[in-house]
Amino acid sequence: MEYNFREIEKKWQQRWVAQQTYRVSEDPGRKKFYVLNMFPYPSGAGLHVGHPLGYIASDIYARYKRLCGYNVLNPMGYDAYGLPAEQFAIKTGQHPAVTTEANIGRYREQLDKIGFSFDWSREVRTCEPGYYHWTQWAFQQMFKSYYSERPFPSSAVKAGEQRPKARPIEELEDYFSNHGTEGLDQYGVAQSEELTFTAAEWNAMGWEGRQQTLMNYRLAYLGETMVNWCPALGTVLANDEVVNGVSERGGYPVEQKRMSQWCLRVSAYAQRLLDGLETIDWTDSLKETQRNWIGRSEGAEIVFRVKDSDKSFTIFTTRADTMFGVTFMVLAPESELVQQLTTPEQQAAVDEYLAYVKKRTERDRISDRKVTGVFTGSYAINPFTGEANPIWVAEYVLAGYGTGAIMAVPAHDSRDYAFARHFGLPIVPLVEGCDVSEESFDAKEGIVCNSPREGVEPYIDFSLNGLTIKEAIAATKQYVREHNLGRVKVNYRLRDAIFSRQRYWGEPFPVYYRNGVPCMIPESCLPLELPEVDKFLPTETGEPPLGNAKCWAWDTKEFRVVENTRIDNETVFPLELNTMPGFAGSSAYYLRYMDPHNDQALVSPEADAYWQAVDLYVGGSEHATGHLIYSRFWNKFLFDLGVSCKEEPFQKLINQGMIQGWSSFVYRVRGTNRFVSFDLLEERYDEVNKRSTYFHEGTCCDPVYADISMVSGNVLNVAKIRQWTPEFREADFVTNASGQFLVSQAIEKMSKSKYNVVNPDDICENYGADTLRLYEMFLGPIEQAKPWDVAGIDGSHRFLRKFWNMFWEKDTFALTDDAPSRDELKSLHKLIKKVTEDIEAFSYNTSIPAFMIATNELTQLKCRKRAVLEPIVVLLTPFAPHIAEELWEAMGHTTSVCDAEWPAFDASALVEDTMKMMVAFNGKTRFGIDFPAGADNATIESTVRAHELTPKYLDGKQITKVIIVPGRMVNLVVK
RNA sequence: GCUCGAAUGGUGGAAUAGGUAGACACGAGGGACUUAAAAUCCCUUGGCCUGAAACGGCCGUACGGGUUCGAUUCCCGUUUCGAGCACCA
Repeated sequence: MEYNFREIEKKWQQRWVAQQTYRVSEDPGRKKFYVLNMFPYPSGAGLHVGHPLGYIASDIYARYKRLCGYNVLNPMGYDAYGLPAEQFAIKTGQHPAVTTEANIGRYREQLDKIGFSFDWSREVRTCEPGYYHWTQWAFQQMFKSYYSERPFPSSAVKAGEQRPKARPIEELEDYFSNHGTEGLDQYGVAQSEELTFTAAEWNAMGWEGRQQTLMNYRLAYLGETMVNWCPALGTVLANDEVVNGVSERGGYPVEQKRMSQWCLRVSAYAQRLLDGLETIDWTDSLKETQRNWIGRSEGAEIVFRVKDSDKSFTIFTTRADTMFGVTFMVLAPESELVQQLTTPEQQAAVDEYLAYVKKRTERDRISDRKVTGVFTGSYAINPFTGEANPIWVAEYVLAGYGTGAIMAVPAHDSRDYAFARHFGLPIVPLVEGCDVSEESFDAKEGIVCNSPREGVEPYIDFSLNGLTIKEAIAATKQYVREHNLGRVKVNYRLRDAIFSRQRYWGEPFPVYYRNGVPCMIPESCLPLELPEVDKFLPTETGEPPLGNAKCWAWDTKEFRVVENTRIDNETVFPLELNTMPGFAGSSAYYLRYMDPHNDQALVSPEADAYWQAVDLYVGGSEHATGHLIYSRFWNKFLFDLGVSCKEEPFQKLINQGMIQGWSSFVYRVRGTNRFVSFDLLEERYDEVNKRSTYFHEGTCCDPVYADISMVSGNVLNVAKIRQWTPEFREADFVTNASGQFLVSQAIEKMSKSKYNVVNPDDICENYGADTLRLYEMFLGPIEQAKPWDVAGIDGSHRFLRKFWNMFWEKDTFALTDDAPSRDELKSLHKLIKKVTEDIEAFSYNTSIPAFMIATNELTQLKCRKRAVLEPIVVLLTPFAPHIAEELWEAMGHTTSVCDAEWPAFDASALVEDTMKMMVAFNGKTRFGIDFPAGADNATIESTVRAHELTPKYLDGKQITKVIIVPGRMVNLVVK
């Protein structure tokens, strides 16, 4: 009987749908397991072979867990809001909803062909009102919350609420009306900046003033901040969306701009985000990436008085030990202190410098690290030396980190060193024996000296000389604390997330403005639906695209969106025109899958209590500093609210490596429409750009992508490429001596724009989904990036055919009920052990060889025994579900193999009658001796000693020691 | 620059509480069946040496050391590649 995968796969895919094989529901009587893939953005290019890699890996695990008796949740959905659909809409006028819908349809069709065990009844789409209702809701809850280390004594506090967490903003309002900001610092309230006001001042502020003040504390707040503004995209971007000074999508320049934007106070959760990493099972590299991104650094804030002035300012340093080496101070150009401290004589120079800095983009700063700066004319008094240090302004100091001001210690900081050298400022070394004539000594090791300097009258009674750096840091911090010169402070690199985007295709904010003050639309009126617009571009007045919507104002009397025509009517207020960023919709989708159709809550307490958190999360590591941070933050917030019962949403995370594509290039002689075979080109190495360039008869040739389907091996199909685009139709192709046109190839990320996309549909068509599944897993470890190469796919397909043939005698399905032999049982249980261990460890690439070996062994034994083959079909089910179902049915089962039971491993099947142990002499010569199975050490030792060992091995020497490695090796130490 | 990870045949990759390195697959070579091709099956395949034969010898897991009876595995140093962060004070 032929293995007809096309028929088999079609049949079972239809049957799974008809019988709802993969539908799950909460069942408190059964133990649960939650498997999740990062849901895809449905792009126009469709699915490529890289997408299913993670889906297959998690599907194998989900099916395995189900066979082990777990109630497995394995959902799928779409991250449907996104920039590409919007840009396509701008170009073509096609509504993003229409293209997104079409793309989703295509994705679904492709996914269905691969045979996943998704419960599609739980599908979510981030762009549907029923879904973004809860994205908006969560945002409102953040708006209504502040964060503190501990609650105010007056707050009604439940048990377990003493910990750092988000709390209702009313508690803070209550505190302000009684105490103002006095004593606020002892509660560790997260804030944008430190404000000071009395209760009387608070009460006198009026509603607008109080609302403005509260923005300083809310977890979702409207803030004037420096943002990454991308003029080409017409929107702001979050830090993780900017790579090397250009936008992640499109690669457009990004500049710094001060704008009023919605922000999420992610920084409040920095410590918990860091601590949480210890409790979850992620790879070290991913945890490390997140630690870097959070960037915790312990240091001190120290106050410097300004000379001849009553002003003072605070700096942050991690090197408190270097107080005696400070020779100048530096302010960030954006710092408010700059204007205050600039003297009239220096005003012109400072203004000129600030104008220069403003002109420079983020990219300029990164690409040329010129040393620039200007003196303000003021001096600051060092509290440890009494010296007056000049205060400079320089762009190498960042406004957003620490206090935006530093003390410069050129001897022990390379940036300060470069600055001091450039402007001729003094350099004072503080470590015994260090040489700072050529470069700074940045290492935190050595013995402190010059603190204070010899022969200089000490300003205070304090010395660090003779201490190690570590001791000196601690001693200085203690002195600072005791003498009220500042405070010990922990800083984080992690910034608040900018949450506004000037786009159309995203979640609208459930916010309206009353006298310029943002107010929340009542929860009962959510979701606030995305309005229709006739243009997806910003309005003529520069407002975001939602400004084009005709009906877009909020009627507080009727609680509905009304036509935005009569703002002067006091019951009608304008709505927020920004939309939320991409990460908004993906931040809590795993919770929504638990209870996707609930219109009363994000997730019901019952569903959440049952599914808890994602047990296994599979996705790419490119989300390490984006989605995986935001999602953890979002979940911690919902945990504080009591909505999510687990603090960490993803218990175990596997990063699937990217599958890369082979890109092909043809070379065009510059300025012509003439293409030359790659082997006829002359290679020259370009030292400046560090890459090869190619020349033909002295003219430079430029690489042009050729679609992978037009190339076999490295030979181009010229006839085919002529039909591809007009530019090739008329082109002149210069072939080599054997008449072939060769291309050059490179391994790159698989992408539509690189024309190297391999589509899984073709593989399914030619080899079947089961072969695709096996082959993708066989390619190598899941975590590793690897180029797609179909060369080995025949091997996987051949295995499935051999497997199929084990069950057939010509055209009859021939299974016997005979008792299995010892050898057959051994093959079976070896396989059970290996496959079970491999799946648990996610090393599927090694269990496929195990299947091949077992199949070969059993084929050689001509085994057609039900007792052996039936369990093997179950073992294969996670990997190749279609063929497993077909064989399972042929065996006479009426239920799906998905409801079978994972075979139990019987160790006794692997026990040998004898065990062979190697004998080593001083680790050199070896031979094997057979012992009875289970022999004890004494028996082994006496058997070895009794063995004929002379003269070949002992040669008159004595055995001084016998080392027995159980089951493996007997070591004889001989002298 | 800092942090983390990796390096094994022609290729993808197996093998770690330290115990016969190269499983399995691809590719390559040879053979069987066939008029032929496809398909299928069998043999060989890290390098070198000895030999009629191999259940013979030597060298081999990036490089140099170390620990050990024994190291792909553990430790130290070097090189190369990859990833993350990068004026974060």
